[in-house]
This record gives sequence, structure tokens and C-alpha cells, in this order.
Amino acid sequence: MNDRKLKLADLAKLAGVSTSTVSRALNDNPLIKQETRDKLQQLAKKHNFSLNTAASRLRTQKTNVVAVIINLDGDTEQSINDPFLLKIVGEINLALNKFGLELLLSNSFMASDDWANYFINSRRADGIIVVGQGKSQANIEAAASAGVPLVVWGDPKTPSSYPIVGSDNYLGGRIATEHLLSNGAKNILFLGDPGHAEISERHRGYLDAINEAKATPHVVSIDITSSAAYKGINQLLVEKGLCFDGIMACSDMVAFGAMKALKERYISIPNDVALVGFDDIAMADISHPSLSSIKQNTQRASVILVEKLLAQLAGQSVESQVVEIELVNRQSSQR
Amino acid sequence: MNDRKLKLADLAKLAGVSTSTVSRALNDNPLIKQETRDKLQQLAKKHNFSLNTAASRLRTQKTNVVAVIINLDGDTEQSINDPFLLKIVGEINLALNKFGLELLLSNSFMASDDWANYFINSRRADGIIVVGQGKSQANIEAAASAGVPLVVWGDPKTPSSYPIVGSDNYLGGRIATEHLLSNGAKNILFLGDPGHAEISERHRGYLDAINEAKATPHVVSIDITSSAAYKGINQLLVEKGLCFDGIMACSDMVAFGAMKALKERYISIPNDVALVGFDDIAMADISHPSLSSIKQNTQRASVILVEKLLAQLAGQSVESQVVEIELVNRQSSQR
DNA sequence: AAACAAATTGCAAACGTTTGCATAAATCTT
DNA sequence: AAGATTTATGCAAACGTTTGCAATTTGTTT
Repeated sequence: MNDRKLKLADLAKLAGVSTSTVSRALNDNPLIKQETRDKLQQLAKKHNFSLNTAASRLRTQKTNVVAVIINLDGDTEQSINDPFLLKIVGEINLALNKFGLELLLSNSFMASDDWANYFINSRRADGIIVVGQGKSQANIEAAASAGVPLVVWGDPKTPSSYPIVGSDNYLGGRIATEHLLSNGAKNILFLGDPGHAEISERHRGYLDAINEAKATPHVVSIDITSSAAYKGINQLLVEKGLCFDGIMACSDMVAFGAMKALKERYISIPNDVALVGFDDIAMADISHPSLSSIKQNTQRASVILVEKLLAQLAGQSVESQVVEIELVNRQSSQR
Repeated sequence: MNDRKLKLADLAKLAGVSTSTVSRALNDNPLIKQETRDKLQQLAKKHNFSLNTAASRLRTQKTNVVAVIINLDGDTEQSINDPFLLKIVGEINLALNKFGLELLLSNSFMASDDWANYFINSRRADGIIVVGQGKSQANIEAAASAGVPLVVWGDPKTPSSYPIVGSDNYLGGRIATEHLLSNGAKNILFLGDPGHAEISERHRGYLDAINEAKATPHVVSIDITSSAAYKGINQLLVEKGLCFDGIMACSDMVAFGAMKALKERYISIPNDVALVGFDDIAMADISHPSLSSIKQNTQRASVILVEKLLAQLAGQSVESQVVEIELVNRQSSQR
């Protein structure tokens, strides 16, 4: 900060024009002669000029900022460190930047629960992207009905007054289960928490696949963390022995928890128990055995999220959308 | 958004006082009588009032926003999805919120390389937290010497004109190596990229421990990703066979890459090769065998980062600081 | 060359806060 | 009870942009 910050008026004086002209020139407004525009833009660059966004936002009533809220349930151990959630945030960041928007990061216990007020009325952001539906959609519902431009990463099939973008969880659950079945598994566990919006869809897919195969469903309901999965499988093995030969886990982290419990008891994966996860996090490819998983196209989803948010800001009404999923076939389910 | 946004003047009219009074009351300014303050604050709450931050920022020249920049090298594959980097961001977010600050997330290829201008002169943020030194400190140096309030997560021992907070990487490397030695390993590989600031310190620690034990150092220099580690170890095994019995990996993700290569060849961990990672990410506890690792105290570091940034904003000069590390002893190194 | 249209630029008023200073009301002094 | 303090409020000017409108310059038409 060599000297005091340059403002539009200073540039104007330097160039011998009015501030309006400089403002328009820097915004590439065709009202200004091309020649003057070029000259002023160069001058700005030369002096390292940059607009005061506070002033600009005040005047235009636009921020070009999007708030991203990581929406965790109060009663889960699933933490803000969950690799998948953070991966999504990373992707959304990229997508936003592509559209010239900035990302204000928040977790769900920020200031108040009143998102409309905290983010929008206060002109902190133009819109909100919520990552994760959680178990309760009350906060989201409230914000949406207050007219806040809002999109959600979650399960698109959930009926809602706001657009939800997410994977076809039902299909994911179904494909994963069918894959296990076709690899010869007969007794397949569902490992996860069917109370959770997205996971309940995966569970439905699982059930349908199981029923069609005339097999018996068996749900181990746990909090969606690796340690809960580890404990859950361990306990099951202690109490009932190896009463299953396949696991469809509701996330990769959960799958790894299960994998650990199995390995510790020298139960072979995939020979004794075939395993499929969900999310396809980086670790899935590196674990041994590598973990078959349902890959969510987070990159594409992020772009769609941003596009839908922009559409809302432009006054259009938008709908929920499913992004395709894909089974990544690795060792843990192969036999 | 039922009706038009309430502003300070509207509240004032409702209460029959001036805007100055409302402004002061909401900021808990003792100039205003306690009674009036209470009354106005209640009124504000009742009407869901919230300040226009744009106006406020323009007037006060403060934003209460901190930009967090994930500073990746251009030439590494280490991605924005690296669990450890994102973990740190999560922790920083928590720490910032604790101090009433907000977090503007950016990656290093934002708008321009001129951070001083882009973030500070434009009044987007009051200060910057840089996560990761990367190989080149040019950007950071430039911003710091422009007088930008700035703190860096990195290696605190790097000489610098700006404060760096980070783990005692030298000690970490040393402790990890000594631990491997004391578990009977004789030929210990260092797996990582010694060109990288933080990792070079870990490497120094490794070297000193090796030399003191009169053992022979052996560095496998790779990009700091799991897949590079996997390939690196694989290649080494192909070319020279099992010429080592311990690995000190520069990160957990790298350790997992190595682990996979070893497991695929039925090399036992820890019996044939003992392994220690760095970062103690969630997965370290869940892998099988579980991964011994040097745990960085990211939570404490985050708080310190924020405190130091605030101190700078208050005009104080601050210094780099080391946060303690800890060896988490798990199966991968135990024999 | 006058009258008109089109292309450029400038003027000045917002946007909604905060805050130094002046004022008004309440309390204290003597 | 009138001045001197202290306490509580209001006035009005900033903060740095953007933008409708007016004004000027330039080019075109008759």
C-alpha cells in the first residue's frame, strides 16, 4: 500500500475526463468511444486501479457473491471435514469463479438460522447454495419461501418448493445392489441411515433390487461416519457371525469403516464379502482392495447449481434436476 | 421477501428517533441510553432488520471478511480436493466465525495474481490467509510487501517478511524417522518432494535422524499425490526389489499410495515395511492397517492464524509461530 | 449553411450507513 | 434558581460508485 488508495475520481482527474466516463469505460460500456475506453482501461491497469466493491455493491444492489452453506444435521457426527462435502465445495468454487462470482463460505451454525436476513437482506450475497439437505429442511424451506434465490445440493426427487440438484440416488442404490447381486452376493446389507433424505433414496433403490431378486433385505442403520460403520459391522459380526456376503454402503467413508472391521477379522474382500460404496472419493482408488463405488458427477452438478442460481437471479423459475451417476467397478466387488 | 427491504431510516421513523440513534443503538454504543438501546434492538429484531453491509463497509472502510487463498503450485497434481487442505479450510472457517469474521474462499488462479489489489484495494476483504506456501513465494511476497495484512499456513521456519504459522515440520520428519528406526527399520525411504517448502523441512528432519543413526538416506522424489507415490514405489520395487524396510511419507495421501503398491505385492505392513505418514487425516485411522502419522494440530493453528491476522489489522507486528505436532502411533509402524 | 440526427461526454443525484459536531434535555453546583 | 456539567439525541456530511438525463460535439441531410 504505497500511497492512498486510488479512486475513480483520481483516475478521472489524471485522464482529464469525468468520473462517469471512467466508470463507463471500465465497465466496457459502448456509450463510450472505443478509443477512450482503451485509453482509460490502460490507465487503470497502469495505476493498479481496482474498484471499491463496497461502493459498487451499494449503488448497484448486487454483490456477485454467492453464499455456500454446508448444512449439517445437528445430531450427526458427519463433520465439516467430510471429504465428499468439501470436494463439492471445491467444485462449486470452481464453477462460481467461471461465472465471475465469489464464494462466501458458511456452516449451518452461522449467525442466525434466518438465512434470508443474514445473507440476502444484509446484501452479503445475491443467492445461496446449500450443500446437503440434512434431515430437516426447515431452514431451507423458510429461506425459499422468503423469496431468496436458492439452490440445493441434495436429492432431486424430494418434493420441494426450491430446486434441488443431485444424483439419481435411487438409481445409484439400485445399480450398486444389482451389481453385488450379479457378482453372486445373496445376503446384502444396506449400511447407512435411511432417515436421511439422499440416503433414503439409495435405500429404496436397494430394496427394489433386493426384492426383484427375491432376496432378503437387511438394513444396518448407523450414523453416516466411518467409525459408526466400523462399530456397526463389528457388533453384527460378534452377535451373528458372518451372516452376509455383500454390503452396499451409503458412502465411501462408511464403506471404509466396514472394510476395516472385515479385514481385522480376516474376512476377505471381495471373496467373502463384496462391497460397494458411494461418492467415489479419491481414497476409493487408492485403498486396497480398491473400492467399487457409485460416482457422483460433482463437477457437472456444480456447474448446474450455479446456472440454476443465475437463472433464478434473472427471474426465471427453475426445477430440480438429476445428474447422471456411474458405477466405478473396482476390486472390492469383483469375483 | 414480503415487502421492500427495511432500512435504518425506516426503523427510525417507526421508533420516532433519528437514524443516528438507531445506528448507535444497534451497535450498542454507550452514548445511547440503555433503555432506548434495548427498545430499538427489540424493534429491529421484531422487524427482521439487518444492516446493509455494502453501505456499512463503504462508510467504515472495513469488511469483516477474510479471504482464504488455497495456494497450489501450478505444476503439481495436488488438487483442490486434497483432504488435508480442505480440512484446514474447514478449521479456519470455524476459527473466523468465532471472531465474527466471514470467509471468502478463493483458489490461487483467481482474477489476477495481484492479491493486494484484488482483495484489499477493492475492499473485498480486510486481510488474507494463505493456505500453503507452494514452491514459489512470489505472490505472497508481493502482497506482503504491498502492506497487505496477511498470514500463511506453511513452514514457520522459512525466513519471510510475513508471519507463517505451521507445524514443526523438521521435528515431525525427525520424530517419524526416529520412530521407524526404533521399530527396527534400517533402510528408510523418504517419499515426497524436497523442493516444497514444508516438505523440505520434513526431509531435513529425516536426514538428521538417519545420519545420527548412521543409516543411509534414500529419497524417492515424487509429486505429492497418492498416484505418484503408488507409481514411484511400484517402479522402485520393479527395478530394485524390496531394498527398504521403512517409509517416511510426506503426507498421508502419499503414504496410502505407497501402501497400495506394497499390498499389491504382498509385502507386509508393518512386518516387511514400516510406514509413517504425515497429516493424520481421518482415513489414517480407518485404513487397514491403520496408518501411523504425524498429527498437525490444525484446529489450534487455525485459531492462531486468525489471531495473528487480527493483531496485524490492529497494527501490531507479529511473528511466525510453530504449533506442536504429535506422533499418532498406529499399526503401520508397529513391530 | 441551416436543420436535424447520432454519437460522446458530463452533471448531479442517488445507494444506506456511520460519525464529528452541535444541540437539547437532564442533572448537579453553588 | 441560574449557571455549569453531564447525558442523550439529532444534523448533515461523508464513503466511492453508477446512471438517468441534459449538454455538447460530431456527422448527415436538405
